[in-house]
Amino acid sequence: MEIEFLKELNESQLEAVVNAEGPMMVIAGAGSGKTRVLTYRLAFTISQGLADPQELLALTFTNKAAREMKDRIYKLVGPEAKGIVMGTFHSIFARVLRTEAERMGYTRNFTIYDSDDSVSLIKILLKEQNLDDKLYKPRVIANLISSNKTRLILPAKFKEFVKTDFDEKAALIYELYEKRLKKANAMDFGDLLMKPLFLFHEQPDILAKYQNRFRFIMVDEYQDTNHVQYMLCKMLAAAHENICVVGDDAQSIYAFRGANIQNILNFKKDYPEAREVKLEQNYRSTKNIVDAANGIIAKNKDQIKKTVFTQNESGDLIQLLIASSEHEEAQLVTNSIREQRQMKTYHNRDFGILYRTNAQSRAIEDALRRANIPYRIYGGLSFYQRKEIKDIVAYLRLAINPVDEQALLRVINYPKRGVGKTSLNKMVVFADEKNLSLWDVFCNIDRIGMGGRVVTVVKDFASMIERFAVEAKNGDAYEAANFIAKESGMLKSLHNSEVPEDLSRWENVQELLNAAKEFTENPDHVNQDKLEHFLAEISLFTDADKNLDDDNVVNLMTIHSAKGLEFRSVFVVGMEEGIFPSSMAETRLELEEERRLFYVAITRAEESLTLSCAKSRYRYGQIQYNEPSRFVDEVDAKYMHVPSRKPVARHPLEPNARRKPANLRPLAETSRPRPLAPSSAPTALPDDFVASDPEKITTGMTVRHPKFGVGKVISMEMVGGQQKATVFFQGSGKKNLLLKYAKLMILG
DNA sequence: GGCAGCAGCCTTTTT
DNA sequence: GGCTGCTGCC
Repeated sequence: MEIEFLKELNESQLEAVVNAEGPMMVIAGAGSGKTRVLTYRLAFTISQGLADPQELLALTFTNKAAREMKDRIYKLVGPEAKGIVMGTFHSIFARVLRTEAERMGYTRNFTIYDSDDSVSLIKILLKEQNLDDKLYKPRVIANLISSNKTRLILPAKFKEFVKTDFDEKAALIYELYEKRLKKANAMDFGDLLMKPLFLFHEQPDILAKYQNRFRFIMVDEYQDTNHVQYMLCKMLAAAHENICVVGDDAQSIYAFRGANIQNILNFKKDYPEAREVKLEQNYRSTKNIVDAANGIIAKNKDQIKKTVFTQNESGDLIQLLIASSEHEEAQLVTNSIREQRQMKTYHNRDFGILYRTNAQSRAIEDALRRANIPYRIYGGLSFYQRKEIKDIVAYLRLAINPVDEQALLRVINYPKRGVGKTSLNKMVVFADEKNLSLWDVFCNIDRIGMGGRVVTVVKDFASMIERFAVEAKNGDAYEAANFIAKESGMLKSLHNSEVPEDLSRWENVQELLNAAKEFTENPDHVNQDKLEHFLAEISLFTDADKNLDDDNVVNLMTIHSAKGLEFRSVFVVGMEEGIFPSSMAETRLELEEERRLFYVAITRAEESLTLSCAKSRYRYGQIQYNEPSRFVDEVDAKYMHVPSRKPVARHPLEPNARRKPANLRPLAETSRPRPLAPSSAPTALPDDFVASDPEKITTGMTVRHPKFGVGKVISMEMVGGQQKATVFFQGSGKKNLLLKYAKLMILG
């Protein structure tokens, strides 16, 4: 059968698409049409009659990636595409767990605890064990538990490896944590992968069922899989060996959270017969960008050999901007955006500004706001991590699974009901002693000898939750959520509040209700439109799943969240030692990951790439002086344009700099001129300034600082392994300076 | 029980 | 510098 859509593929893409059976690894360079291959391959498999759509399993890392792929397959093969089982590892295996819940001692309405729930449960456990949370940091223990789960280590096994006192206590907490989750009919993120794996291992009939169900398996972003994900793929594929993994070792940037780059490097060891296809033609970027990126990644030792090339034109040189401070850097970026918009008719949405850490966005935001350039930040605090959303979601969770302890603790006294720490503590302890859930205690509150007022309040609360449960059973997701938001008193409490932020909190709750409405009305969710279905979906939803392109705005995000995206013009800001590469990266392996991150950053650019750095920036409230990043030097000079140092003037179109005619502005505004932004003129080092050796500086010395002038060292101390000096400057007062960064000249 | 004020935190984070 | 969460006071 001749298939029309195959004509659109190049030779290696075609090879990857038409060899649908047997194991295959596709190494897909940046911009080489990876998603196209994945979607065409799935479409091909269906249209050739090799498999029914529901026998295809496609695993991705974001819901968004799954959704996009599904849309594209729909366009190729039509409604049949809907049958393909496609989703994130976590959502697919959560579904498996709900189906098999009874065989594991859970019920199918179990709650999914997010990382915050895990941490706060650990805090409770530490308190119950009388362990100091300064010594045993809840977050550290949470990470330890989570990494044990990805490595399939249960508490009993973990105990065998205990060496230190810390390990011993951590093992105890891990064990109690597991019991407590179980009692709350809850699973954490780690469980969603670990539990199915143990289930498959212990109950071969269940494994066989899924092996036969999913005869064809495809895995996207394979370089980012961790051990448990790897094992799940391997087990599921064992019967038919129709497994196709797609990835790019050069873009592996999640090793820090357990991704194992060896999974892709060793694929051929697991499947010696595997076909290997390399997609090496880049369709995204200009030749300069592709070549520069190749030059960078070549400096890494661990990688699969490949030659990414392009037939695109050379394009512009990479620009380098050097600023004196992060404010000037932001100003230069803003100026450049305006220039590019005029010269190249780019729109705001064509720009991506990428940084290593979220904290760097602030200076950029300020500059864009002053220049009236609309922008949007991706990542940071996600919608679902906001207090008010967690509060309303806690109520929804209780309606579905009332023994959910974390949800219970969250809202028992919100809105205020007068159930304080003391009475709550009493109930938690009682529950623990009698091995009951907190909800059981609530339901039997008059039998445990609590004060009269609390008894009434808890009784009312419990019967309210029971009404919510009834509503969740009878109504659809929207009806139930709406009912709960009103009846819980949450909406009223936010609405009547004097606190100004509560207005936007109220709006956020409304937004969640809108989401419930959309969910309910979505034709794909017919017969699946209950609150429990909605909740199951949003528990695994994050901001990364939001769509990008709706508005014409400049996009700001970390490099990590930019993976998979592309922009006509990309800025990579903060190209400084200590920022990028991060000062945390010390070993060769860590440095190589930073370099892969840089590779990801520059390969997001289609036509224009600008790198920028600042000589100084504020960090943790202190001024820091950074050298330009080694990665800048690693860009071959022939691809880059380095500026001759010219004074930076405020852009002539800058609103603050240009006086609009008074009659175009409302009177109130003319009468109250906005203060000019602080000058961003560079503070050049004085000619006679020579920084002294930091080791020679001692208390009592008179020193000179390029910016703050002459001052006296009042004290010295070690902070985090770094020499810190407190200096009193005549002009600027007391400053704390890290000697490693602050350039000081000894005067006497 | 509630709030103010302060100490300690601070890389990235698809789930 | 900015946020979170805890302590201690009323």
